[in-house]
Amino acid sequence: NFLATQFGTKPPNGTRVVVEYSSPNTNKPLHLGHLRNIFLGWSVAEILKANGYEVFKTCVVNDRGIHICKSMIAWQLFANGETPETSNMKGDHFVGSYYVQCENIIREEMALLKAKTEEGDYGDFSEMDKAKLEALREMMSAIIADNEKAKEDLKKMKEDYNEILRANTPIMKKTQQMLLDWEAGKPEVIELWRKMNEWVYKGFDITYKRIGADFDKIYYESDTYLLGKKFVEDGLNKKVFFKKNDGSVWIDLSGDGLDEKLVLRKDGTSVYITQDLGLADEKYEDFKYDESFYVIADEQNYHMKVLKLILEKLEKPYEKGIHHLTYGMVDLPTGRMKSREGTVVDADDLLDEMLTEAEKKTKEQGKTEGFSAEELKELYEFIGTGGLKFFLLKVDPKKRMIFNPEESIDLHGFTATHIQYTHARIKSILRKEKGDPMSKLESMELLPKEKEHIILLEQFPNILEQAADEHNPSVIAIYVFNVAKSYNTFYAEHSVINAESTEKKQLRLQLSQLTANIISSGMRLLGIKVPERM
RNA sequence: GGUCCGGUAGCUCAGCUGAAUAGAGCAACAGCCUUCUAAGCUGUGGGUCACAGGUUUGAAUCCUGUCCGGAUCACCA
Repeated sequence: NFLATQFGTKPPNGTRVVVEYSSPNTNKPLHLGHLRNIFLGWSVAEILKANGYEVFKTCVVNDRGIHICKSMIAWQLFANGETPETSNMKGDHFVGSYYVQCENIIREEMALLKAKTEEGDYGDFSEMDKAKLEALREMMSAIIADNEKAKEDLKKMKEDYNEILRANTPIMKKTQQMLLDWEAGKPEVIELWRKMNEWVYKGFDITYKRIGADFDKIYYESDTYLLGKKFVEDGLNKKVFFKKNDGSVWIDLSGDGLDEKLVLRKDGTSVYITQDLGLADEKYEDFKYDESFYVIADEQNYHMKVLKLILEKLEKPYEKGIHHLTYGMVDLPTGRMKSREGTVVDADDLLDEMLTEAEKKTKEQGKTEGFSAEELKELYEFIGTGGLKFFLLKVDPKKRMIFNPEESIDLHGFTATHIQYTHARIKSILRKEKGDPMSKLESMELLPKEKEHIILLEQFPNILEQAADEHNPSVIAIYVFNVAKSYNTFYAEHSVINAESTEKKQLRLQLSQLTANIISSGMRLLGIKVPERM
């Protein structure tokens, strides 16, 4: 009887949900970390949809600030009018290369400054920075690093020292000035900023399209970064915020086990948290959501906690619906990815590699006779991109994960390819046996393997619900893999087409059909397509 | 130092709303294609579930402590 059951969705309950994901900076291309974020956010949104929620996907683009100014300055200094077109580069990579160039120069200039300061030459340093550096140097030389505590202190002092040097490099000063000019609306700066961001958006769009990311609304930080200021007034009126003597505005969260937190600088400009407050309000106005998910890495757990606390204290009605969908960072076998050190894995490069590998392995298999060039291209895409998505989605999002390039490219075992292959095999059977696989069957004696598989298939609706409740695509990934495995075991032991009787054949055709349906809908929720043939 | 997260097979991970011999994939080894696609299937070896206490008829799972690893505690975003 259950064979006729429609799988997939609960009736809509009308809950409006916003899922915010991706959130790139415009100074550099997307990388592996973004991919985990994007796949996760997209998938959670689709899972919620499948459970009857009304879902809107949003993205906040961090398009202003010191980071993009770095790209702009380097472009002004070195590009000689070069563009992505003239250099034949993808826009985001093009702009990213200037960011890297700027960072390199900062490093060079820091080394020069360091040498100078060590000889007592403080050039253009402010009196304050000069005093700080001298104090740090004195403390550092006084430390004899023979115990752990001292070593830690020393490390921190070195970092502080470097930060001051960094801020005093000539190119950083230019960058700072450019940010001020941008905020003042200086036309030529704004024009350059627009131009470079456009290049980046074009680049992003190519990548988004490739991986199937889509958004109902994109917010630009340049439009929203001032919105939070009205919160400051509101907070002061409600006595939730307080003003210090220097004019800066704070909130005291010590009652909640946290510290004091700045919400407005003494010069009246807003900080990250202020911007997020404004954006929360804006998003609520736009969507009147019941729930709003922020897909953000776990390094921002503290920030999100503070954000929710402030909204609660300001008695925002939508605060209860805000959830931080936290996920662990992606590490490489060699350690953490750091963009300043150039150890990030570029998203486009990685996708290309996956595709090449898919093509290579498919050719080795030699099963693609009769495929058109178009079909082959699509198949490589399914296997390559799908493999990467599966690799990143199969583990619990909350957990930090290690990205091993060799394992990610593997096509055996707990992988998308294994599941896609199972689907293709089923479809091959169903092409041969048309019939009426969904006709009702008399009850019959079931083999243990048949029974086992049916029980597994019946769990699909519960799995969908569980995945939505936990906001966890890995629940689906694991389940779909188990379904494929269970089918393969069955497949190896019993024939569908040459079944013992016509009834058995009907049953097995139906089971096959259902298995294929569950595999393809499950995989669809992960953003992974399954081929008819492979 | 405070807070939070993690520690399960050689490696990557499930299991963690308590239940019987702790699972999967990879890697290793041994088998299975004249029969629906072998990108598959079957089997073997491999675990003091970080450690120590506690609660319980029963703990990888809950509680406490210790050790190890990571994140965070910015007038950066």
